[in-house]
Amino acid sequence: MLKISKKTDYALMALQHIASVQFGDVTPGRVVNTKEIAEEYNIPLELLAKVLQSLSKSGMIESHNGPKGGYHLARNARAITIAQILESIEGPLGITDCSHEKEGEFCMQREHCNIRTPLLKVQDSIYQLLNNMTLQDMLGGTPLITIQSPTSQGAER
Amino acid sequence: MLKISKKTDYALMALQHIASVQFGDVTPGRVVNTKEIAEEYNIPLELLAKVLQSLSKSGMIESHNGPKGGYHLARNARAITIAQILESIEGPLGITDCSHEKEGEFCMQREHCNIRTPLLKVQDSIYQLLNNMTLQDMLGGTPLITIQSPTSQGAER
DNA sequence: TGATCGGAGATCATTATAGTCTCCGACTAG
DNA sequence: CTAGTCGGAGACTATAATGATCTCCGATCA
Repeated sequence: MLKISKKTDYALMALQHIASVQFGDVTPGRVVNTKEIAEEYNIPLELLAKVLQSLSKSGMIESHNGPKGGYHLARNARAITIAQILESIEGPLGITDCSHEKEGEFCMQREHCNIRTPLLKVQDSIYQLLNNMTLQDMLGGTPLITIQSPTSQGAER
Repeated sequence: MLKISKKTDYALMALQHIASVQFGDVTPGRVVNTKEIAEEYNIPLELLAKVLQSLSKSGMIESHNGPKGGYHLARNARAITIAQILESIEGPLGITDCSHEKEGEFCMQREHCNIRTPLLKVQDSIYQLLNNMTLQDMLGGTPLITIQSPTSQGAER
């Protein structure tokens, strides 16, 4: 049902936390360690550790080893999009299996597949949506999100 | 990675097929049976059967029993949205676990959760996106069993 | 009335996810 | 310089979701 994984959830929470410490705080140079976040949000410590390592490897946060070590944002919160976070944890966004098929790989249905093109379009729209929202937007008051619907016509919920 | 299930894929293909038979054909009253679709798209017959049953129960298609039986659309292709199809197969769209929490149900993180609100917003945007695209829209660019006409499609990222 | 269809339930296999455990190496405070 | 604190990394287990299969039933109509 188009669900994002728990790990991504944790990543978002952690980044949100790190960002808010880093900005709204009296101790701007302060780094945040894994344990602090895990306890604050009831996240399994070692799982969160993995998540933060992923984020570190993809260059969103930087790590400090040793006592008093921890993480801090590697760039401005405005330069970190939801899409980037998601892809950093779950890999490339793919709404369908054939989204990232290499040349020569085909699904069983490819031969007469009638939905690939429209689905890729939907995927692209979702990607844009996620790529237009930044960590900064999640922090406080600036929710935006504009919708690019590929077509017209609408119904109700 | 925000993937839709194979079953939903199959549902989309099947509906697309049924719709294109029903409209662009010389035999407008014709119903389409499960086997025909399964063979055309290489879908496991009995899995497709389940999918079509779901679609039938949620009122998108109607079934005809007996020999020469099959399915046909229950309403206009313009009145069937991607969101409806998806929810019909996978249940209510929920980008995160807490999307449909009942009163009294809380996730472990709820207490200090800092991402729930923005995520619900994202979810709503995705929903609108999917609800603005209809089966009719999917029919457009890709005629049945022919080469895809490069009309408006093709925006690969 | 029997072959053809959908309806429905149980069941099994496979995969993805969530979570755990253990060991390592880097760092720095003392 | 070294002991305790931290992140880095891999293997591992458990659980849930998905994909797929099998069997039996009831409706329909030539």
